[in-house]
Amino acid sequence: MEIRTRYAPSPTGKMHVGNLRSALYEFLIAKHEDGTFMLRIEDTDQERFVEGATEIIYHTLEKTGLVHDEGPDKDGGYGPYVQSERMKTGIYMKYAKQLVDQGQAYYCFCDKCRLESLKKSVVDGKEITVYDKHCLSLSKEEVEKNLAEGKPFVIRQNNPTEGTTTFHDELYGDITVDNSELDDMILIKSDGYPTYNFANVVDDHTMNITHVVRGNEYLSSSPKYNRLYEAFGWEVPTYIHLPLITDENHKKLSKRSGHASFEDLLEQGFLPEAVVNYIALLGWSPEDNREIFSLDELIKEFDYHRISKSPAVFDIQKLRWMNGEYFKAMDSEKFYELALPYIKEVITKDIDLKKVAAMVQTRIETFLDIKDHIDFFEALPEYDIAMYTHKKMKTNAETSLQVLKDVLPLLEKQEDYENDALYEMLCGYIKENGYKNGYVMWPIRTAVSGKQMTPGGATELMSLLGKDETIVRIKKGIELLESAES
RNA sequence: GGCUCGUUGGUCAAGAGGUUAAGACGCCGCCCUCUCAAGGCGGAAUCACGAGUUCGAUUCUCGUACGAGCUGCCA
Repeated sequence: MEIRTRYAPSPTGKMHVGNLRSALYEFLIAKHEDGTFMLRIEDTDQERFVEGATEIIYHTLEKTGLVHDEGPDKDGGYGPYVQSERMKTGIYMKYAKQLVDQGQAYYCFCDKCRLESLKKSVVDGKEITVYDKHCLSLSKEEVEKNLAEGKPFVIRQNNPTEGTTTFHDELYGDITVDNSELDDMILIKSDGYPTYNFANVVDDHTMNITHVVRGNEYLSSSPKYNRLYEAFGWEVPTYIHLPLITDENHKKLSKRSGHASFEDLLEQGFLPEAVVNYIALLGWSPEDNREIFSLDELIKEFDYHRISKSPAVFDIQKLRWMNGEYFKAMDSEKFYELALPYIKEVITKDIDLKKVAAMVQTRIETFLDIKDHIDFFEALPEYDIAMYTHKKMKTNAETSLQVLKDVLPLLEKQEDYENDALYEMLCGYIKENGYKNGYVMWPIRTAVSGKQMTPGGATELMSLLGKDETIVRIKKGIELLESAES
């Protein structure tokens, strides 16, 4: 049988990594078996609807490659299914009324006032947590009369109060609850829209969803959904509930945490592929020890039975590492292309940006790291001459001054400023004097960059900076050291 | 509070009765080195607790603790 899954977000804002992971797993479960993946926008809550949220979802899925393969025609492709659109066909009301006719659901005219006071009331020392079926006892005539009068109503599920209900989850196994715990949840709201609880079941069935994959938060309400399937006589789908993703404090990710949404991560300089790869491993692991997976490789390897049950902490540190791995593995041409905007933000000078990109490629974890590595190319920063002192290199202000003075005429004489030529020339000087490499290179690199660390060695930097700028900076270094001496 | 679920190093995790309890991130050290990275090598660090079952429990059962989710005319 073909596997059919769906990603069913509500358009209420940005897409969190938790949402994205649900989409990813739903996609992978279907694609692993060559199945069908769908997108269904659950916009039945008119109040929470956020303008543009559907577009965000759409673009996020596009960027991550989680493309759905069924839906209403749109621009020569498939649009998403949208519940508010489906509602116009009267589908949800039709099915709700069917349940009313079967006695599995009923009209309820209770106002919010009564519901609230009900919640506060205490029976036998226990708080009431489920609706008291007050309107179930209404006669058919009373219901008709209320409806004719245009009284606002909802339709509620009619759950039994005795016995138990069991449902099966592929990961969590059988879960049984007392029916007395089952609230007569609302199926149709007073504004005519279905609730998630109802629309979800109706849509999953009518769209022939075989595997209902969703967050763990639905685990405890799933028995109620099962009763709905049974009331309709529909086949219950395979359930796969996913463990939560939390922040470092083991709390559910919140929009305020800043790095939680996919868009934020892109802004923080992460690559979509790396994010997808990382979150795939948040709650799932392959049989071997592999960690780097393309989407296609994930499709091939993904076995949902290996999804874990316990929540996972979103570790930005490991994401950073993984992102860096993607940079390192990336074709240098492609990296150059992607990094260019970030480089140009810092460097306006006419220097070989391709080489700058190459220097930085193995040294960064996110695009945002680029800036700190290369800012000195643009302008020599103010620096402290204490930087000339390096224990291991056996350098200090005095030795540095001498080296810089020695080396200045050599650099002025030097015509070829290619890296290799510079290195060869300096090695000659080093050898002649019996110095260690670092003894000479450290002061030069310091003078030329004004930084403690740089994305390349002294000669590489000089080669990029060019002769003129190099001379200027070396002279500046000598000047600084001399003025400190006196 | 009630219900449901979960618990292997700081984090992601493998292991499903007998293992020196993998691997990765991070951390620390060493090597390499014209700095920093990268790369190589090594190190510290884990089965929440208590009973049971068993010749033997990280692995099975039950409790406890802790954590999380649900308890909306939100999804």
